[in-house]
Amino acid sequence: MSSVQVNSVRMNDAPAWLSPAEQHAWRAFIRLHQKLWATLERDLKARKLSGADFQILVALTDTSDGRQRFQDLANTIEWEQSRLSHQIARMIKRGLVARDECTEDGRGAFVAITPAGRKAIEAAAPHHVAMVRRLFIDALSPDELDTLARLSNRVLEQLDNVPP
Amino acid sequence: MSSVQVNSVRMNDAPAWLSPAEQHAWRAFIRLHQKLWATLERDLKARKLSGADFQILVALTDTSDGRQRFQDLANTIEWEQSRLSHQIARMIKRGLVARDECTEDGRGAFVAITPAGRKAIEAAAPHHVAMVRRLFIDALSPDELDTLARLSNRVLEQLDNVPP
DNA sequence: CCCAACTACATGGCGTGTCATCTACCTCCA
DNA sequence: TGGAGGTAGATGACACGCCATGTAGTTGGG
Repeated sequence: MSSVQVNSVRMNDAPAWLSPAEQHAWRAFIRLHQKLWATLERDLKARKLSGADFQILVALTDTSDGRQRFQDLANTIEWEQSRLSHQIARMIKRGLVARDECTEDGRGAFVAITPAGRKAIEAAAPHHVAMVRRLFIDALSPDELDTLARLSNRVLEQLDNVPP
Repeated sequence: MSSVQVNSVRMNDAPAWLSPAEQHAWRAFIRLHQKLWATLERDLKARKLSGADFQILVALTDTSDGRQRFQDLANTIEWEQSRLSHQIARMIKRGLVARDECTEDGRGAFVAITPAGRKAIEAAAPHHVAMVRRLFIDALSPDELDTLARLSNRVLEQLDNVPP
């Protein structure tokens, strides 16, 4: 969490913090993501969509009929069910999506993109993609991009193996 | 924001989304950070501190007298002033920090770590550092860590140059 | 057929973050 | 010296995310 040296805390069996090189890498990685993400969020918000909205709308756009069951949608975008439920409730209020009851299963429901939702994502997506290019992709060569992907995936594997 | 292909949206002057390789790198980078951050947050919360608490307490611990002006603290950790104000208000309620009035400037105030705050950070920090090691540092070789830092800093520069 | 266990989604509470706005105080110059 | 304008921080409204819990509807074994 922190990007600052903890001087006053020590352990017995391991270095209390990180070596300068380790700390440098850790800080750079964290700062990069936070600034990048914040910039993209602000940019989207200026077009009246949050990152969360965007993700939902893209996922719905990617289905043939523009709708998906809550569970499936939650799995697609790797969200907790309650997070999705809250988010969809907010988006329904704003008319971006609608809730379709499910006839086969009385408990279930579909989330369906509305025409307004489609209009919103179509208005925001090109600019957003251009931003991702400008801020991230264009800063690195194809080789470097590959390297970054490889390293990221390596750490992701570590995460899957460790997480008690 | 999204990690899903936008099939139905096109631009005239640029690819509508990212090439497979670009998308792969972008997705991996985003997913890594989100999972890593979420894991660390959950781990800290189990010890009754949020990432935000942790960052504040570390920054205060790093000063000689355990206190700092709001502005200075905000600059140190790169937060907006109002975010800091809200956060400190919450931490005061929990007794982790205190507000010291500033005699030289009647508007200003210091945030000061309390004994309880010190106890909390000292209890949490070693475990947290160990987690950062386990989840992130140990997944990569020193060379790879350097590479990651270099690439991160490159993108950060791009961010500083572009942001309008 | 019936009810217990399970599933799908909703909801409330709380901590968090942003933006816009407010208040108190300070500075500096006419 | 007396405002005008700037600065330090607080606050209210709202969106977001997590956890725990609630409520329908469904299913399967007896």
